[in-house]
Amino acid sequence: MTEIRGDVPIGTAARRSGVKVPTIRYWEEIGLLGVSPRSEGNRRLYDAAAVRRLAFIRHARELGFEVEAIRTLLDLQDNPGQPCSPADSIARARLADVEARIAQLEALKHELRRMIEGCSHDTISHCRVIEVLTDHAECRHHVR
Amino acid sequence: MTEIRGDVPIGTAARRSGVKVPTIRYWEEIGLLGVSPRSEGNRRLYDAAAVRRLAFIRHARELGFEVEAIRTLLDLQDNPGQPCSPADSIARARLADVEARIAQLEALKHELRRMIEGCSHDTISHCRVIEVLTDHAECRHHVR
DNA sequence: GCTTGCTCCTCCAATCGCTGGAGAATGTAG
DNA sequence: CTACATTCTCCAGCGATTGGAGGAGCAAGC
Repeated sequence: MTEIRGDVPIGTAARRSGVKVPTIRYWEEIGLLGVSPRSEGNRRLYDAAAVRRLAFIRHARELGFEVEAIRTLLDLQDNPGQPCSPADSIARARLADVEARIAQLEALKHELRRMIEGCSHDTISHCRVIEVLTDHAECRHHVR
Repeated sequence: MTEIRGDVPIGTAARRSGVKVPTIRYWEEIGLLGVSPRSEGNRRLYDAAAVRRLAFIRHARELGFEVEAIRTLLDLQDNPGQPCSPADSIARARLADVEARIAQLEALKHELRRMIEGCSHDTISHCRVIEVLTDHAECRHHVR
C-alpha cells in the first residue's frame, strides 16, 4: 500500500486501532471523528492522529464510557488549556456506575448460588431453581 | 372493576406483577405467555396463574436471564415431571456470566481509580484521565 | 490492456429487550 | 349523556453497533 504522508485506508486504520471497519464508519456518522479526508477515489484516509483517536475511543468504550461522555472527553482532549474537572467528574461518575453494578451483580451471584446449591438435581417439580423463581415471584416488589 | 373468576385486565395484571403494560404485550408477542383469553370487548384477561407467570419472568429478567433461557425455564415449569438438569445448567451458565462480568468490572474499577487518583485536577494538558485514555490507546490490545 | 480478487463505497435492515406515541374503540362513574 | 380512564393495534425509536447487498475502485499478474 502506498502511504502518502502516512495516510492509510479504513481497513488499515481498523487493524491498527483495533476497531472494526463498520464501527469506524458509525463513529464518523455520529460525529465522534469529524469528517475524514477522502482520496480521489472517495476512500476515507486516516493519519496517525486519527488512528490514535480511534484507539482512544475504543479504550474509553472498553471502560464502559457512554458515547456522549466520550464526546465530552474528546472535546476536552482537543482543548488542553481547559480545567480537567469535567473529565474528572465523568470518570468519577463512571466509577460510581461500575461500583453500583458490581454490588448488584454480587447480590445476583448470591441468589444464583442459593438457587443452584439448594437444588437436589431431581425432577422439575422439586427443582430449587424453578422454585426460587416462582416463590420470589409472589413477593411484593418495590414499585417504581 | 368486575372480576369474573378472578380475571383482571392488563393494567391490574401489570400492577400486581410489577411488569409494565407494554412489556406484557411484548412478552405475549414473542410467545412467552401463550395467547391470553380476551373479553367481549377484545381486552386481554389475566387470571392468578397468568399474573404469577408474569412475576416469574420479571424475576428471571432481574436475575439477568436472557429471554431464550426464560423460554426454556418456562417450558420446564410447565412440565414438572422432567429432570431439572437443564434448569440447573441454565442457572450455572448465568452464574458463570455474572462472575465473569464482576471480574471484568473489578478490573475496570481499578483502572478508573488509578485514573482518578493520579489526576492533579489541573488543566486537561496534565489530566491523568485523558492521559491514561490516550496512552493506553497506544498499547497492543488483545483481539477478540 | 485485461482479468482476478480484494477493499472500499453507500444504504439499509437486524440485533436485544423493551418503551412510548398516535389514533381509535371500549368501559366506567357521575 | 358526558367525561375520563383504560385498552386496543400498529409502528417508530432507543444504544451501539454489526452485517449484508450491490456496485465501484484499485493493485498485481499475465
